[in-house]
Amino acid sequence: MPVGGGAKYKLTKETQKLNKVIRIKDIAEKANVSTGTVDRVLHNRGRVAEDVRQRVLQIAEELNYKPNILARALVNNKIYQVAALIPDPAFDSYWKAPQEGIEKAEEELQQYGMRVTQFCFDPFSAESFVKEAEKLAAKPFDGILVAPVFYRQSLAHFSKWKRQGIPFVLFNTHIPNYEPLMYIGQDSYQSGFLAAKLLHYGNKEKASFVVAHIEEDVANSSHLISKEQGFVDYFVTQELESKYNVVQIDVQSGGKQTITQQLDKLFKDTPDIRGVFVTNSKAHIMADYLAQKKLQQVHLVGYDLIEENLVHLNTNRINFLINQNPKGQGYWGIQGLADHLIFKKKNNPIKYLPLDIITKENLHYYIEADQ
Amino acid sequence: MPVGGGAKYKLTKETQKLNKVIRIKDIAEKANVSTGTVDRVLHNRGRVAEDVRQRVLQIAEELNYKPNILARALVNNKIYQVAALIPDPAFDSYWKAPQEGIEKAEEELQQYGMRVTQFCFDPFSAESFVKEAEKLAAKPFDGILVAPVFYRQSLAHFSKWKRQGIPFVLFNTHIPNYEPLMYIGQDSYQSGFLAAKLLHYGNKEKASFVVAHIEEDVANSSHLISKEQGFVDYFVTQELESKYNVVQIDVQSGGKQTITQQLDKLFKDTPDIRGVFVTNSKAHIMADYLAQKKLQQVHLVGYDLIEENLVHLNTNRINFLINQNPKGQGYWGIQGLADHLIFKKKNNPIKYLPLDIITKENLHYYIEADQ
DNA sequence: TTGTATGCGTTATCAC
DNA sequence: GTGATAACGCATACAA
Repeated sequence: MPVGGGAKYKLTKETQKLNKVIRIKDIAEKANVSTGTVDRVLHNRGRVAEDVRQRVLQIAEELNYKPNILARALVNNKIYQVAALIPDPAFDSYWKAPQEGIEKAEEELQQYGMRVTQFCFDPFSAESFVKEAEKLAAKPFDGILVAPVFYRQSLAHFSKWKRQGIPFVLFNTHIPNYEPLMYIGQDSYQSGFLAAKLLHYGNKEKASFVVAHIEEDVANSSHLISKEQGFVDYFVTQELESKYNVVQIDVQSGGKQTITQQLDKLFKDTPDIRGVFVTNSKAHIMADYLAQKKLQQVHLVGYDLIEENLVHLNTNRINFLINQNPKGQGYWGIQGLADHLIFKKKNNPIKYLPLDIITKENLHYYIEADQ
Repeated sequence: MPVGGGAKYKLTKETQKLNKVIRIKDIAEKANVSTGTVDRVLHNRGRVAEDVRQRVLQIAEELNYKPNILARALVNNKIYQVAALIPDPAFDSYWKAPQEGIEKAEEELQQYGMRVTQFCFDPFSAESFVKEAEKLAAKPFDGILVAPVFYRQSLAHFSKWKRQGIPFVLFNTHIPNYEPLMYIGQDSYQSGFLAAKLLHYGNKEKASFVVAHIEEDVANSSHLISKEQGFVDYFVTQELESKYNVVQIDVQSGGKQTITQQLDKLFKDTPDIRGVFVTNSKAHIMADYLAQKKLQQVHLVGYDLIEENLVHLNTNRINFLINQNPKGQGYWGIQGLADHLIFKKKNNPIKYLPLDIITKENLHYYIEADQ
């Protein structure tokens, strides 16, 4: 047992100065002015003598004044109308989670005057996106949260919002160069890199790995390309290109061949496949195929905790799902707007949520988590 | 492209009723009483006629009244003194994270009158724990957050706090039967189970796996036993006992043999070791050994994102670290006390934080994350 | 330029 | 039993 024990009694900074929270009134008294004057100084409203201004600022600094956000929010009982332009979960259940996050944030922030109107579009129809975006434009919103899944169609709206001075937050899909208030979300490249690591860790012998894009318009989804790039680059940076062969495939239903036929060809052409990386939430389709063909030695990594995938995760047909807290994306998106509109505090303009690795054994913490 | 598009315009429940947040005053008017009366009804302060009481309650229910916590916290400018009884990070850097979480929560809640006093004890000395606990007892705290790493010594204090009516929150180590306000933390058993899955996934051939307790008093740490049990049970439930052999070892420095000697013996006695699970944050010690002996085929899973481990994670000597958001544990512990003391809202009495799987490729999201 | 008064929703005190 | 009313800290309209 160490001698001394090192017992320590520690007060954190904030509590050291006698527990007194300083208010505008305190600054006013110390500066021999009224609270009104202090207020004008702190808010740069002008109409105040320069020497007084200096004095007040100095004292505020000295006393480490921090406005009471409760009182501020209480007095400012303005209603903030915010729009959420998001894919309709009815078309793709992945979008249920962000919607829940948005609604959770709204519930918490309702007290502070936050109101959210959802505009849900069909994620497979750019037309639908445009229609909802135009519907949104009819009302003067104070802020916008948007999942800009249609690259081209989004740009015009970004410019318009910029012009109108409406702050907007992007999530899920990053579109640079338009300076949104914030971007929240996926780091697609890195998640592909991670997927490669997981397959590599699970298979040390020479083999082929597949990057599969399933039922998706790859050309119009830059994040799928990023994921693939990350996956490929993992093997390059580790100097493993000679040992592992990466095969790319783009699987679509509704063409000449069924999905099964397309996959049959893949596995026939490349017999040493030991792992598959599905770049969207459709890993369950691959899992169905692998189960049917009894390809038990093939590992499978995919995305998103949707019901169809969880079944296979629990039976070990999917080994890992990568999850980037979609509920949190909606939640923090609205919170970001609130921080800007209501609490007037700055946020980091870019917030990547952790890339969670989900397997059967730690799944339940992520689906039960209330955040 | 699907026909129809399914465009949808949706207002969430809260906003449907015309944006009017109802206040005590609204209830009062509708019930033809004063706000004082409504207040007495809602807080069960008595001194109110039964029929009036019923009427007010009914109306409050009808209008779905929700108190404005801002106004409540503003008027109630009481200072809440809370104590945090935690291990001193100086002795074990693992405890830096919970401390940071505590301090982050304190900072956020300072506005609401929260004050936290830390009592830091030496995690290797039960004496030190007792001494700090007694020091704490000298002041009348409104709530306590404690990491009860010493089982026996904790019990007496729990009883005392119960008797005194001081709410206390446990984190990190679960001690049942004392009805804390809340327990936050680790699910030790499940994390051992998860560790087994990770080693199993990484090695499909017949082999031995090691459960290593390093520099720890196993007898007095029930959570280490739980971790080991979870690890062993993984192979049992999968009916893999015949394929994988689990070896247990308890490594201590300061005895007759050096750590290196103890491990040399282990690897000599069991030549087919392909994975090691270290049950505490000391995986780096094992990593040093494996590196030194060039045992590159041995996978390593451990706990906690401390600096010593991260070095090895980045060089792939440690394959995975399991992390149960230690910063979050401190943070939510204080938040839980605040919810009880300040906001008067109930929490779930048990909160398991997700078992995060950390590897080199997703590490940085977890160490940069501000939560 | 500066100061004063009022109100946000809730709680608590006090007089009736 | 009940109803006014002051106070919390901040913002702001308006008076000086």
